[in-house]
Amino acid sequence: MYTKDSAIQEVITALKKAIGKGFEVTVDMLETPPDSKLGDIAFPVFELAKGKERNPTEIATELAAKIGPGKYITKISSAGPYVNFTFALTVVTEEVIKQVAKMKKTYGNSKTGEGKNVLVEYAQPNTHKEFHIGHVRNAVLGQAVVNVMEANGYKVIAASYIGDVGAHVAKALWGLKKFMSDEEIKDIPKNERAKKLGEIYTKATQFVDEHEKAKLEIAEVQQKLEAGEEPWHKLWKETREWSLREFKSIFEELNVAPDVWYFESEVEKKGKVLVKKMLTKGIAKKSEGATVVDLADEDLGIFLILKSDGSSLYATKDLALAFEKDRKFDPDRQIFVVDVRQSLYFQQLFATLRKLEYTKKLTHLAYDMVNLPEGAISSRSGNIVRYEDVRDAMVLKLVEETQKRHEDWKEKEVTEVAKTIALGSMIFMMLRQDPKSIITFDMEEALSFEGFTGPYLLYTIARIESIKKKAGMKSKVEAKLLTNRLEHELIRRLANYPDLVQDVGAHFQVSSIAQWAFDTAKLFAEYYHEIQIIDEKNQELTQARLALAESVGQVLKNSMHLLGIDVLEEM
RNA sequence: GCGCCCGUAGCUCAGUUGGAUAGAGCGCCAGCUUGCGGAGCUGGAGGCCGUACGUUCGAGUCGUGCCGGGCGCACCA
Repeated sequence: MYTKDSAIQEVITALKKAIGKGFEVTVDMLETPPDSKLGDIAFPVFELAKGKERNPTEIATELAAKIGPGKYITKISSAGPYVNFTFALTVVTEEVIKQVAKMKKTYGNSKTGEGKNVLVEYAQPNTHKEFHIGHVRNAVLGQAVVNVMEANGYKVIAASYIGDVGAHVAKALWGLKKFMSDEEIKDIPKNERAKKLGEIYTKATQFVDEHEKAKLEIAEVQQKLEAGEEPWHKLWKETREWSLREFKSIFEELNVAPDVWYFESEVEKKGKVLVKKMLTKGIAKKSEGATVVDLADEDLGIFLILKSDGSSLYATKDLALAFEKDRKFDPDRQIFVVDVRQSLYFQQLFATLRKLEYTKKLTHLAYDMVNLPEGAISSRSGNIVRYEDVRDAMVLKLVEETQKRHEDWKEKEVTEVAKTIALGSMIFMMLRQDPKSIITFDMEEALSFEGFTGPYLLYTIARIESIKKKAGMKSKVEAKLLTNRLEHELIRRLANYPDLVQDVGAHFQVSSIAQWAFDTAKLFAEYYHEIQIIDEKNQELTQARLALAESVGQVLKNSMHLLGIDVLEEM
């Protein structure tokens, strides 16, 4: 049990005793006071005062007087309508630091999800299109959700789902043949192939807008592709690999690690079979030549599941895929990390799955878009910022910065560190904001590494590592010596961390981990400037402070790990 | 037209699920390095929390109207 939980138990027991029968004190009635000067756990008495015709402030005063100190709580006081409990600092400090030291990477983990099996679908880019910063948000958010759920004891299947067929593929391939000769295609440098596909896609889209006829040609290509006709099939197979190879290396960089890869091309046929079955069962019907599911009775309108020309849609494949996943992994719950614009679509999909007697829990984890200052990202119009361009710009700037700081480092070392910082910076940028809010991506801001950024966190962690090295001695928990105000604050934050992990595991507001980490790092920076950790004249004190610094470093690392950010010993 | 989301400091965003004096980053101004890493720290200026009612002990948070913005609503993905 975590120290905070023990303290809470103590508080609840004491409150129960003081209040007597007729009122049930529960864990969620307790809060954290806004300022640690007030205390570490607060009990607002409003609820309790409701039945009685008495002033809440009086009741709080009375309660505070009735309760005496315990093992974890030393001071009980009232402030207005609140009863505040202050940690017995020595006990709590010692226990927290020891627990962090013992649990290390697992500090913060819980068993809430034990025995439960969850499948998270995320990282669903389309082949033949650019991988842009919007995709980064999706992949990185999904991975963070996976990480947090695993930390909470769930068995998680992380599933990527790649859009490797459909109209966009036909368009890209048509464009490739239209705008380039076979020779030119062959001569595209290996590392530019994926990029070229994206460019061609945009060019083709613009061409179609001006030439009606092209539309027909592309539709023809799509039908030939679905029928497996050459030379299109061969070209598809080859170019698909171009994109996939790129995705794999991007995922690896971003610490996005799916356990399974699904492809639209693999579920397309199954989807069409399922649609046929739905027609005979009467769940679906024909309408204007297309196949639809009528969800009007659920206020969800009409759900289109097959085009009138018999070719497939997202829905065709998603229906089949849900059952595929179920057959293979038997998850208790499926979570879909997809942008908010698909909300209605997912409601329709889930309602249809229920009609097909799929009974397990389905969740659409909606996040909002990444916009550019010029407006929405659009592969169609070419208004995009490619992931790799951002990364390269960041790395370039960070190489320069790192070189300045470490003139003795070898080039390889500099590049590697710069890259880690760049990726950490990008991931942090995508996760620091609430998933439900729009991110306006500003290149200039992305290239600033001060303040509420990934590098700030990495810097704090590296600094702690540096102190440890410099001290040249082992830490030793001596809680009695850690009585500084900031030490108390830091301990309090560490004690709260497990709660946070559990909360995010339930609600997926990943950004609060980033926020927690930043606030904690900031607090440590303040501490660092106010107090000399290494005190040459006082070894005991140094060891005690080192123990605290180590704990802070460890838990910061843990929080970064949940976000999928690699940390550095030096930077 | 119907539905969903948003409006908090000049800009970008938090705000403990209705609680204590509304916070942070950037930017701006003034400082800090012969002391563990200055990607840092300290201080300052900057707010009718879009607006009007309502719900109650208490509203940035909940409800309704209005204003302003974004997104979605059948063959795109």
